[in-house]
Formats: sequence, C-alpha cells, structure tokens
Amino acid sequence: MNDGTAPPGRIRNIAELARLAGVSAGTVSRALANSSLVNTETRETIQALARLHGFRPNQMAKRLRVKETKVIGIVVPLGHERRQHLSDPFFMAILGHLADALTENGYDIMLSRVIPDAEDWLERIVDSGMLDGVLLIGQSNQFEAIERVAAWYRPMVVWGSHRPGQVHCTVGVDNRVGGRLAGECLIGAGRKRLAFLGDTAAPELSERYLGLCDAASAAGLAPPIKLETHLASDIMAEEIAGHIERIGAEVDGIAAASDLIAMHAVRALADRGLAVPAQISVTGFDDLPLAEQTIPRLTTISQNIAAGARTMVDVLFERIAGNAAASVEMAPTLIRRDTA
Amino acid sequence: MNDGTAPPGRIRNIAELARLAGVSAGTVSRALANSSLVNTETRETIQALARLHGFRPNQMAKRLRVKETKVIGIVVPLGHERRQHLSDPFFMAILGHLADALTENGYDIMLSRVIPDAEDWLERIVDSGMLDGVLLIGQSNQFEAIERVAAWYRPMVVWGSHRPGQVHCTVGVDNRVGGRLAGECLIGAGRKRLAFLGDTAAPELSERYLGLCDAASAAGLAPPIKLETHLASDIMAEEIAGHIERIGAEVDGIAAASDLIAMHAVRALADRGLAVPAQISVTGFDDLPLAEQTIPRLTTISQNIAAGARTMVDVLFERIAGNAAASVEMAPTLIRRDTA
DNA sequence: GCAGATACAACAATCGATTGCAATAGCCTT
DNA sequence: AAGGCTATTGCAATCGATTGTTGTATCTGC
Repeated sequence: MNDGTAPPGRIRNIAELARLAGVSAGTVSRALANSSLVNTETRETIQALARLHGFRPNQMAKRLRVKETKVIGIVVPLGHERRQHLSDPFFMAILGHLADALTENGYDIMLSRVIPDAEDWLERIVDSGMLDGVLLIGQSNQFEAIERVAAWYRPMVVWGSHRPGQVHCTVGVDNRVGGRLAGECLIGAGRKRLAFLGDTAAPELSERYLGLCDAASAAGLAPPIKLETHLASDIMAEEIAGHIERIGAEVDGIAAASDLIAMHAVRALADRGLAVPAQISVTGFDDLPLAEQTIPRLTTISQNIAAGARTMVDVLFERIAGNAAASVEMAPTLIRRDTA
Repeated sequence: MNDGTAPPGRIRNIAELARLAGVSAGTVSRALANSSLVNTETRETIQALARLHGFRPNQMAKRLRVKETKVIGIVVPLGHERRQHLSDPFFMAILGHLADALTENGYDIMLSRVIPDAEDWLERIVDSGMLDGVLLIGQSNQFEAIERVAAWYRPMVVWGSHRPGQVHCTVGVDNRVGGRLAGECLIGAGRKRLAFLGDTAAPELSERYLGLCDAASAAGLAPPIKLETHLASDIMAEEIAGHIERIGAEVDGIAAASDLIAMHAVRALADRGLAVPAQISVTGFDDLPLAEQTIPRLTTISQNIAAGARTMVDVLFERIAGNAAASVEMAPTLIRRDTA
C-alpha cells in the first residue's frame, strides 16, 4: 500500500517519530544510526516506522551538531572574466571527474561561480560553516586572495600553477614545460613566427606563454607575440577572428592557451582560407575529449584531467584529516595529431 | 595592520563576539543583520568588531533556525548511464546558465550526480533538509521516480519532455517537433535513407526519434533506423564509429540526438572518407556554442539553452513562493549550417 | 512633574538532531 | 540475599544562530 515514501501524515522530526514509537528522541537517533546501543528489536521497529513514513533526519541539524558537513565547495574564480560561464569545457571536464571522486567518498558538492567583487569572496565561502573543504579550479588573477586565506585555512586545494614559496596547495601540470612543448612542436614543424593566443593575466596561462618563449629563444627565434583573448565563449569567437584577421601572414604558428581557443582559431583560419596545418600550425592545451573529435584533430598538450582531479581530491582529504600534504606538479605531454 | 580577515585569536561564534562587544548575542545577531532595532552606534561598533576579527556567522545554524537554506539542488539522474560523466556539454551549458540565474538571486548550488541505485534516490535528496528546491536536468529513465516525488514535493522543476497528464513540472522544447524539423531538413536536402543516432530510453530522445519518424512518413519514406548510443563520451566514440562502419551506404541522412553525437558522427564519417554534407547529411540537436565552431559547422536544432535555464529558475521560484506554475514547452528552431 | 510613548537591549525559547551521563531493570555470582 | 554487571533507555546539554517578549531608561507633551 505504502511504498515508504509519500505518506499521508508526514513526520517532521525525530521527536514525532519518537512519540509514535513510544520511545525517546535519543533512542530514535541511535536507532536510525544503527547504533548497537539500542535493542535490536526496538531498532528494527523504529527503522520500519521511519521507512513507513518516509522519514529522513534533517541534515542541517545533524551537521550543525556534529560539525561535519560532508560538503565540499568547488569554486571557479572568474576574476576579471565576468562574462565567462561555467560552460568552459575544461572546467566541466575536471568538474565531472571531481564529482565522481567526491561522490564515491560520500561527499556532496557545493558549486560556486564567483566573480570576486568583494575583497573577501573566498573568506566568505570558506567560513560559511557549510563546507568541510574547498577545491578551487584555476587561480585566475586572485593569487593574493588565495594566499591570504591559505595562510589559516588548511582544507583547500587549488588547480593551477605552483610558484616557488607560495603557501597554498596546488595540483596541476607544469605549465611552463607545457608551453615549451607546444613551442618545440611548432618549431619542429618549421614554424618561425609564433604567437600565443590567450589571456596572460592568469598565472597558469602566463606560464604557458613563458614556456613558449623559452622554446623560441632556444631556437633563436623572436619572442612570440601575445594575442589576448577573453574566456567568455561568446566574445572569444569574435576576438579570435579579429586577431586572425589582423595578424595575416605575420604568424605561421599559433600556440593556443586551451583546446577551446585552438578550436576557435582553427575555425577562424578556415573562414579566411588559411589551411591548417598546411599554411599555419596550431596547438591546443588540455587535451579535452573534444580535441580528438574535431576536424582536423587538435595537436595539444595533455593535462591528464582525470588523474589531476583524483589527485586534488586525495590531497584534499589528506588535509581534511589534518595531515600536511604538499603541492603536486604533473608532467604535461605532447599529443601529436593533425594541427601541428 | 589587520585587514579584517585572518585574525590571531579567532572568534568562533556570535556569543564570543557579544562578550567582546559587551552586549548580548541577540543584539549582535541583529546588528550583523543591519536591523534598525539596534542603535546605530552599537551596530557600527559591532560590525567593525566583526570585520576586525573576520567573523562571519555560521550559515548552518542560521539555516537550521530560519528553515530556509538558500540552496538549490541541481541533479543529473544518470539512470542506466552509469558511465556518463558530468562532462556532457549540454549539461554543462545549461548548468552554466542555471548557475548564473541562481547566483544572481542569492542562491547557492548543490550539485548531485546521481546514479539511481537506490529506489528512493530522489526522496533522499529532496528531504535532506538542505535544499529549498530542486532542478533536475533530464528525466533519464526515471520518469516514475520523478512522478512519485512530484506528487508531494512542489519546488521541483525538470528539464525534459512533457507527457500529457504528468504531475511533475517540466521546462523543455517540444522534442517531437524538433525531431520533425531535423527530418524535414534532411529530406529537403534529398536524403531518403534516414537514421537516428542516440539512446531512445530517455523520453526526450525517444520523442525526437518519433518526430523524425513523423517527417519520414509524411514524405513517404521508410521509418528511420535506430542506432543506439550511450552517452558516456569515451565509449560513445567507439560505438558511433562502429555504427558508421556498419551502415555503409544504407544511410544517407543522420539525425543525431545531440550536437556532441553529431560531432562524433561527422568525425567518424570523415575517417571513412565519407564527405559531409556532400555524400551524407548530418543534423545535431541542442545548438551548443560548439556547434558553430566545428568544421564543417553543424546544422542543428536549437533549444535556446539560456532562455530555458532562465525559465526553469523563474518557474522554480514561483513554486517555492507557493504559487502554482505550469510546465513550459518551448519551440525548437532549425539552425541551418553546413552539415545538412 | 507625571502619564505615556519610544528606543534599545537583554532574556529565553526555538530550529532538529547528537551524545555523554544517569537511571533502571534484569541477571549472575558467591 | 547482597553486590556487581550488563543491556537498554531516558534525560538534558549542546551545536550557533534568530526572534518574540519583556524590561528599563529616556524622552515627549501637557
């Protein structure tokens, strides 16, 4: 008759259920927690009653009491990029893996897409009292704010670059090496006039540019020019098209800051009749699943997102447990496909 | 000296701050809430003190008391698709817009990626006591479970198909019409042997297939063949490649269930030397930002994701406010680009 | 100078669960 | 039969804020 879910007279709290069962609230609490302190028979009676009425204890109250929320905040600081959506494919890819890892461990996820208007945006998140830990995806231009909080808040792990001496714990690839790999790939293909397409305000991307410069100077080439792009996908398309229009024949090799940017670039080049990779070479960064499905397939720098996400979660749990856990820097690898 | 964030002696709760300020806890609470019930001067003193010590009231406690969490759950039921990640681009696109709309209204987001093992997965989410409302993205094969909960839980809105007589409130496009549009487009391009590429276990996708059938039969063609695909992107690629391999020349028009699937299909066709759209036409579904950046650009059915997300949020707020709010069905439109 | 209004702050109940401690009953041991 | 155990349950404090009610100066008008 009743499948244990949507009862007529709804039970609102443990006290009501206790009255129904003829025991005290404490006993009900223990019974529902399967505590061996309560008689097996009573326990089963209470559990049956709870099931019958579709009763589930209020998590808010429980969490207030035990001071453990089992919720991890995943935060994307958008910095200057107020128009960027959460829809950035890299973010989604890593979010998917983070979600897997956290869910498996019984944690819920609180998602914040933050535009740091207020100075204390991160403080506000961190001591809202709602979170057991925080994962930050990308440093954006908020390095200082992150450092400030990391000084006293331990359970936080950031995806991004590791600068020597920094306080906060990061997991990420060596972006500089990644940039260099991209550069070497372009140079190896005979390209001499390089450009970097991306926004160098974010430390990760700035590192990639520096790596590109390393490769260029090692080959005796002029420093690559910088083509600034926003990350909001709607304006990105136009910006990139504009850049491509402008640079004309000045450039024969483009290192894009991400696969998405590379994809847009290839598209824009095609619009202008420039063949990739025949006339101009392009590299991406991230190695999203997407990169393999484009035409032509993207040559790119792989970040092993799945492993990265797993590592972030592992490190976070270490820190929640109170153990020291250092930053992790992974090695990027070049995935050679069709665009360079 | 102190920037108001990371103090030496940390204040843990309102009571401590009250002692410091020499007032009662109640007064502090009101002061922090900017209540006019407390003297302007005291209020400012207290606020300054709070800022100095970087104190922020515990949200858990507040929410328990006021019984309003300001958190909305966004849930993706994965149904049979246990391998699917959150990384599905459509989900992410809509998530981005939902996040925007919710954040603007002062709500936080709790993300759940659910594999419905337990019968009562949705009940568990809904009365965890942590959520003011729930947004479900996609019905998957969980129509029954959703109906069951919707019978007593009002603040829930689902992205998906609306079947006549259903209890739960949906927002979505008319998938059948969408499928028909895709079919008409293919047929208009002279295609006669159609196929549907996707997983018809989900009602939305099944509707799209039906629409495609409508178009076929209206044109006197044989019913399109069904090519089943999973949504987990890693296996999807192989499956699609397998299908393409198998169908050979039997098919000259493919209506894909999503842009992502279409993209994979185009890629797989290219691998086998089949030119799109010269030899075979392909349509997508969703009109993701991506669809415009592929080569060739995807011809697709637009869902207007931004408007859809906004609508979901609006309807949800109506329901939270206690007003009745009916399902919304939007009209899909054909976006004609290069693949059909 | 006094009744009555006003402004402000303290007090205490409340939200709904968890959990240490006390209490009771039944049973065993010697 | 008394003392000691064990198993089970109830009691009440607690988590950290919010908010209705009460209390007390201060102030206003007459």
